[in-house]
Amino acid sequence: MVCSANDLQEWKDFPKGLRVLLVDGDSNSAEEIRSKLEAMDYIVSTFCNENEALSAILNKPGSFHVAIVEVGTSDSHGSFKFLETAKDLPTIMTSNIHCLSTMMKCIALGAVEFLRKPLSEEKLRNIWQHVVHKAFNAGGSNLSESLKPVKESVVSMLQLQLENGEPENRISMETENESLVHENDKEHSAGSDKFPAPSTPQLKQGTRLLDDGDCQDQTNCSTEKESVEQDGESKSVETTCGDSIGVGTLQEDKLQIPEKNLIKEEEESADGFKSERKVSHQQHNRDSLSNKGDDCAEKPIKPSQPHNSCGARANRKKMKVDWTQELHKKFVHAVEQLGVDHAIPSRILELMKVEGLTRHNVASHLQKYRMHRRHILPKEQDRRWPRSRDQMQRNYYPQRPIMAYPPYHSNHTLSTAPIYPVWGQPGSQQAGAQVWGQPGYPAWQPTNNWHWNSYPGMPADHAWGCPVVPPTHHPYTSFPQNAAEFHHAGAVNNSCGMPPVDHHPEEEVIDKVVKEAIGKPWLPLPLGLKPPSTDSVLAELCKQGISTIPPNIKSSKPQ
DNA sequence: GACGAAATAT
DNA sequence: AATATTTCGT
Repeated sequence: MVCSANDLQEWKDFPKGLRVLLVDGDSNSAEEIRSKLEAMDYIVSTFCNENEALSAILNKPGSFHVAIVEVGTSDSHGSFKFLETAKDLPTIMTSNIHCLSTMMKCIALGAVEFLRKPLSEEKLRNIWQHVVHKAFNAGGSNLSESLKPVKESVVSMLQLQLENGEPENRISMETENESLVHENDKEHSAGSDKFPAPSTPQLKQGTRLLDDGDCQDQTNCSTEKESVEQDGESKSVETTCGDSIGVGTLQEDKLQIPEKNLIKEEEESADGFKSERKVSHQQHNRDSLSNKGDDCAEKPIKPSQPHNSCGARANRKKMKVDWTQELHKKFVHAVEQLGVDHAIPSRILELMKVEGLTRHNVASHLQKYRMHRRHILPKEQDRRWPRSRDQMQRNYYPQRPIMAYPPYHSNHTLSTAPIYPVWGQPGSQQAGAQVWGQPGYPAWQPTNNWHWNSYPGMPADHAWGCPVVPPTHHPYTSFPQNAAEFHHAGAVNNSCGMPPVDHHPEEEVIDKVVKEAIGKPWLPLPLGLKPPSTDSVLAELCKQGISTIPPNIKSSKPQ
């Protein structure tokens, strides 16, 4: 988790506090540079000549991170000597003179950079880069004491900014760097352990650093689109980005992500619930397109397991979606909005508007959802439908009851109705311990257990996904109490591209519906129908010449 | 390329 | 064992 933050504590605001050794024969110039450096919170030790500086270094090895050495106009000898002696110290040369050969010699001797005086703040600001570079390029064994914390600190920062702080990461990074060192050594063998300086103001180097390593995909990472939608759909994208830390990625990621928060999130991801909550508060920022007054705050899907070492994006592994209650609720909501029949992953995904969630995730969940229904519902039906001859018949001629829960109902119906007896209960379940059903309740869709029934003659398998709304040409006559009739009757607001059916409810149809409802009390009530009072039911039955009511019907009458 | 089911993985 | 992801056929 944030264990790495501890390390960070040591040098939380790197590069502030970086110890700079300054050698300048000109005391005025020295003072000027010093004050600028100090303004940036560097710690400066000034020396008038190289020898003093060198002895300071020798006396207290590791007390400096970087050196700035002036190459005197008259005598550059000392400077060269310094370079040769203090090879372990990233040394920036500076001078009023601009003699190319001198510059070259400095660089050849291992200077990391040559800066012309005057040293502007801008030039000085990023001298820390050399330290970092050094820290990451010095072989693990030679890593001087002073550089270790630098490395640690940087690694930590990178990790944090990449949304994850994981020990593993550190390792991968280190490994990576070792290989880099190798590469570099070959390339720059002429010089020393110091490498050509980057242009100071640029953060180029860091990139290159990792670039050369095994992270060839780094480019990909950084190029990777930031679009909300870029869902892991594109396997390639996710996969390509090595799990090595992509600094390139980092830039992007860190720019948009409140790292603090993200870390928090990671921290608590063990508890999906809490985590999710948090997230929802935070980065709703980019969901602009998404919620148009949706009650639920959007939240990016959080990788449920903090175990990936890289940022969500840069991570090689697909992050595992934790289908928390909230998330599932959204899912169900979406499915219901679409109507189970039209609920295809992509559309569900759209409706859910959950950042980071992929179509695959949804598809998978949908699969589970359907499976669940398939397995649960029969039991439900068993429970609800008293064994009877009717039931047997049903098996042969499965009938959908009259639409009790319209697949295409308006949203408000949904959001206000307590349709999630199970999922909606806060705390009723822990994330991760997802329960798909609960005794007595169809967890998925409380009222759905029947209108999913298959059409006659249709393979059960297909029946599950079978639209509540059968093809428009479907003959009423075969299934008088078909939910579709309601649809066609205009009782349902079709929002899903169903051909608008403008038929008005036909009395006959309604009548049938009512009769069906009354005649089959074990079935849930069609939406829009009030539960009939027992009396009215009895009366109706009487009217129809039914005077005796089987006890089992009485008892199972839906509320 | 999207789906859905089955096979795998965690 | 449950649930998420990946693979594979359509």
